[in-house]
Amino acid sequence: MKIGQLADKTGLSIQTIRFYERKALLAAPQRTQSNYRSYSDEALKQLLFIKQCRSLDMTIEEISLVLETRAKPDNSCETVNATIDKHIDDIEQRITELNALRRSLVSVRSTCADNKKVKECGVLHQLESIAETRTTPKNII
Amino acid sequence: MKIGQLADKTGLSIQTIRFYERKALLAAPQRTQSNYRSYSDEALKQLLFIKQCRSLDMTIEEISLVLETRAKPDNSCETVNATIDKHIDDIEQRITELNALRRSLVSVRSTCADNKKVKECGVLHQLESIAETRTTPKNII
DNA sequence: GTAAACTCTATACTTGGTATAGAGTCAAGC
DNA sequence: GCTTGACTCTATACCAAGTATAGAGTTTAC
Ligand SMILES: [Zn+2]
Ligand SMILES: [Zn+2]
Ligand SMILES: [Zn+2]
Ligand SMILES: [Zn+2]
Repeated sequence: MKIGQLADKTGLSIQTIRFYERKALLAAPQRTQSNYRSYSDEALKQLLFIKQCRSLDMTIEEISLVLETRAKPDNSCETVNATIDKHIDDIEQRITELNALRRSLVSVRSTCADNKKVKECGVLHQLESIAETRTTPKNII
Repeated sequence: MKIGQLADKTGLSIQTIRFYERKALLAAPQRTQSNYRSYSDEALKQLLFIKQCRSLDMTIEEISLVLETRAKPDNSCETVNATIDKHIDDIEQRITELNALRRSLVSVRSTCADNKKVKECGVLHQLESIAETRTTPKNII
């Protein structure tokens, strides 16, 4: 199977497939005589797995870890579960941050009604004067 | 004021200040004879304003828009309010996406208890078989 | 035989910075 | 006067997870 067919079957772009290869998520496939990539059905399965992980917003690094564990069928799946648990935690943390952010924004926004002039705008005044009450989130998911 | 002092006063790094200058959030300051940047108190105020906006997770583009409006005191503040409103909307949308993501992840995670082997791991089986039920969020905040 | 469709590599771009290298500048101490 | 350390300058590369070209080579259809 050439890369274009694989892209069609997975719904990933050709560039993305090559990108995953560079990132070592996908093994470098065999090449035809004219240097075209030639994929097996295994590669298709692997890509669908990766796509699934990405749709859950797992990072390349997280996916690498899971793939590594998956490659050894008799190993414990501990790492996999730990990765997912941590990822859930990542996301819950980000939700918490975004909720705090939303509250701050709504509060700032509430200080201006419509049709004011810039010099009377409560929002702008707020943005000029708020002290360091919040810290910016460090881990952006 | 030289850039190091400005960095100390704002809590931003020197590189970040130069970065904002490149992005035209901060006007290019005067230079000393030895080509050092020399800042006014205006620049300090501007940077604190920008920092405030960033702490609300506004993008550089959004901040540009607000700064542009702010520069004309007799203008209507409509643009500012619209920017904030849209930004709140951005964040609410992202929260919604992350909540959906969290539910998916928790559901996947629930299919595996501890201490299984890789070949019996429910999580891995899920990741292999889930169809395209969800779509990946497009706008990552 | 030629044109369209495909593939290859390499490179640049995105966001909001961070982290160097290598060169120049300034102030203090000796 | 000279060195040392702290500071600044520009330019460049790097991070994530791709996307989007350019320019060259290949295959397929007619
Ligand atoms: Zn994660
Ligand atoms: Zn207003
Ligand atoms: Zn926004
Ligand atoms: Zn498991």
